[in-house]
Amino acid sequence: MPYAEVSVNSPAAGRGAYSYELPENLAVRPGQAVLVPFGPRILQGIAVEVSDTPRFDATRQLSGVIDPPLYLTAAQLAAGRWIRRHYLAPLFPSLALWLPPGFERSAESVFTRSGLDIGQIPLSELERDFLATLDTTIPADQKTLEKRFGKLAAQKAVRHLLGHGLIERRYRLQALKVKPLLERVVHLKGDPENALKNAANLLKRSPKQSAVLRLLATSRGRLPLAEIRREFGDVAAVVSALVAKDLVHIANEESRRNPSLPAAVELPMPHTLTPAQAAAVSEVTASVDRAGGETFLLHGVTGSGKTEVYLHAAKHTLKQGKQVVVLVPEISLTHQIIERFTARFSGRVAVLHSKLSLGERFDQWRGIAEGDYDIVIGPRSALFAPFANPGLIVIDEEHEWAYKQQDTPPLYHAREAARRLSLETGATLLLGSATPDIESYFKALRGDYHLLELPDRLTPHPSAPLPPVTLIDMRDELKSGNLSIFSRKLKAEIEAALKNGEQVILFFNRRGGATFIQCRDCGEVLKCRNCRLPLGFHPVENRLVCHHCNAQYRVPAVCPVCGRSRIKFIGLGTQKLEEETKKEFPGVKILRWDSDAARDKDTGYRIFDDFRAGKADILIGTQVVARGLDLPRVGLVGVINADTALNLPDFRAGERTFQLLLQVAGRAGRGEFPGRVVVQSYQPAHYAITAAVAHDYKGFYQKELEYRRLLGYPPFIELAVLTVQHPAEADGLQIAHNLKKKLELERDSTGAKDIEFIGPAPAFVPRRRGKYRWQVIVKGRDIVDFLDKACLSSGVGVDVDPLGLD
DNA sequence: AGCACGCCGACT
DNA sequence: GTCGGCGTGCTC
Repeated sequence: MPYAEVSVNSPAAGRGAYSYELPENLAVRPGQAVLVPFGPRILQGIAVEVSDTPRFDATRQLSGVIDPPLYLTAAQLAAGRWIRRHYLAPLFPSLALWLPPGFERSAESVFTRSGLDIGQIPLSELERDFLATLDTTIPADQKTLEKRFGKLAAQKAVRHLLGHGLIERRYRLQALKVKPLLERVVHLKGDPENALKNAANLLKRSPKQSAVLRLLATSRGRLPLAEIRREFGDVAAVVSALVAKDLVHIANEESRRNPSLPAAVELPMPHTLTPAQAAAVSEVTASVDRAGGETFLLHGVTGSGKTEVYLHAAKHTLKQGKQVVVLVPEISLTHQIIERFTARFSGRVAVLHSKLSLGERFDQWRGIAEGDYDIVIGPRSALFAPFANPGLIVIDEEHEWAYKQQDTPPLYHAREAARRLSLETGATLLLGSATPDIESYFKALRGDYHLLELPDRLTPHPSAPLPPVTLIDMRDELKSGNLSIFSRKLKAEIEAALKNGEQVILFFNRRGGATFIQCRDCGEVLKCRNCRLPLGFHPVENRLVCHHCNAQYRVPAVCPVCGRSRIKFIGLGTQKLEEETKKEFPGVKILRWDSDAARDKDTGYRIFDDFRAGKADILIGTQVVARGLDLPRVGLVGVINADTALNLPDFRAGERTFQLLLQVAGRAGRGEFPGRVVVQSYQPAHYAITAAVAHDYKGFYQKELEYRRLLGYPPFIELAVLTVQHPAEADGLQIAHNLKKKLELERDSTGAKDIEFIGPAPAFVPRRRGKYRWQVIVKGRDIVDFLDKACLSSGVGVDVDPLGLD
């Protein structure tokens, strides 16, 4: 008798699958969406395997298959199982990445009144009321009852009444969240010539009916009612008259909700490729033809025309009858790249991201599954578009942190998930960046990836070099009495640029906020003596804490390096910067774009479009302005605070700073004006800053790799962060200690001696939703294997390959 | 996530 | 003595 191993949609199902017996005559394929009993409920599941022997002896019977039928492909199943294992995540959410939007439905409780008489059972007034609202046959759902009686009161009443057998509980799946959109479509009866004849006859007495008939005749006999209404206003009576005359009929048909895509723009440059671009394209297209799941790292300086390589590679892939996935780091950047893709591949581009309504996402997904589109563009979740035969996966700005899923398991990195998917499907993976992730470049040099280089910048003046960068030592400014946010050089440059009619970007590095402490005289940032990572400030206890090892320090009155007392908590916001800028440059139009504004996609577009249209002279922004924006009128870029990100308690701080500086510098001089960049810093000697100023990626890479090697960080070692949460601070710490001890014992008994545990220390966000959070860092080789076998208790959060150690 | 089972303080 | 609080354990 056949059995299915099923991944069940329940938080309780955990990391494994459950065995179910297949009912007779029911065929189930691996990857198929099914329904299974789980405890008292019937839940959704995915059959991951079908075999003749169950993994568990006491099996229940599978309830049925989900209708309409839905299948994950073998490649999706395999990649999903890889995600489960590598990120130590529950199985169902790892597979559910590929399910259509709105598919997942949990079970809800419904209640009916039993036949039992109240008799002598003591009931409160509320409970009698509650009982009176229940029917003996029509079930009432818990949500509605909770809304009516209050959540706690309803739950209490349910317990009590159930206990006395006065009510019965059953479970059912939640209502469908999204359905295909139906629209009313008017169809002509008979052929168009006949309709035109009828229209002529009706012209005198019923001109409106005549017009509608004529419109239908010229629209291949079929038009949605909404479109007729758009043309003629309210035509309900007219159409029903035509129905009465049996000239037309109305049918409900499935339609699609179409998200409004940005209009296609003309490409600013001719489609001819530079030799470097052409070489990259030919290597990638050859790999698409081989379909061997190869990975390319396209290292191209900002403005070197990486997108053009993507477009040519995509064109080739489509010609082979395969599909293309293009990932961008965040939604605000989909806009610009969609413009360019729709210009080349009109009507074939789908977009998938969370800012679309559920209905729109559902219809885009269906359109992709049914083959209406063959390119999808979106943030990391777009990787899971239901393409039957993907040939190319592009990840633009592959170094961006947004590709790592935070908060909800599986905590996957889209780059690594894409790598897996490409190996399973044979699709070529193309990673593009001006500042590749250290680990990606390391893999490329090692030969895991093919390295492609675009060393030259494309601008209207082809020989234009990368913008020259001036580095300002802000300690000198302080010494000479300039306490302003702007150095004298930056102020002068801004004035000159404005006078010249150029636009200016002022980049402000927000990350870090007021969480570190710096001496205003020598620039020293206070660090942990053990870990050399910057200390965080805990205002409640007025102490400095290392988030890495939990060492605590008093706040010093004088700088430990220079002995002077101008120690400051660094904190400056974009609003403050905007005020200061207004003060320094009165009458100049300023726009501010920070992550608050970027959260709302429309505001982001508007600020960007307004600035591109020249409605302001200065754009002040955080990380978002550093991203791949094309702003041809920008000559000058000023970096207000280059080093704040260096002071985060994070081993990737240097990489992050370097990437940001190069990216933001790349915004200068993309069009009519030669670019210049002014970088202000308190730590101008740091290699991340000196390398960025020299546009020297390889120099930075070598220094950073050396640092990682010395301190034992990726790519030389694997990392994971375990998080324990508890309402009581001390209890949480105790649990984390016990966890560490248990893992150390396990390590010693299994001989996995290359693994060490650091902490517990408070998490970077030490308290969330009323719970204290403690972290244990796991460092070493084959840690996934080790942690997989260690079977951590379900309350422990695991983040494999964390972005940073905060 | 729920829900069951199971052991200790405010009430009849 | 009981009702009911929420601390562990289970779901093929």
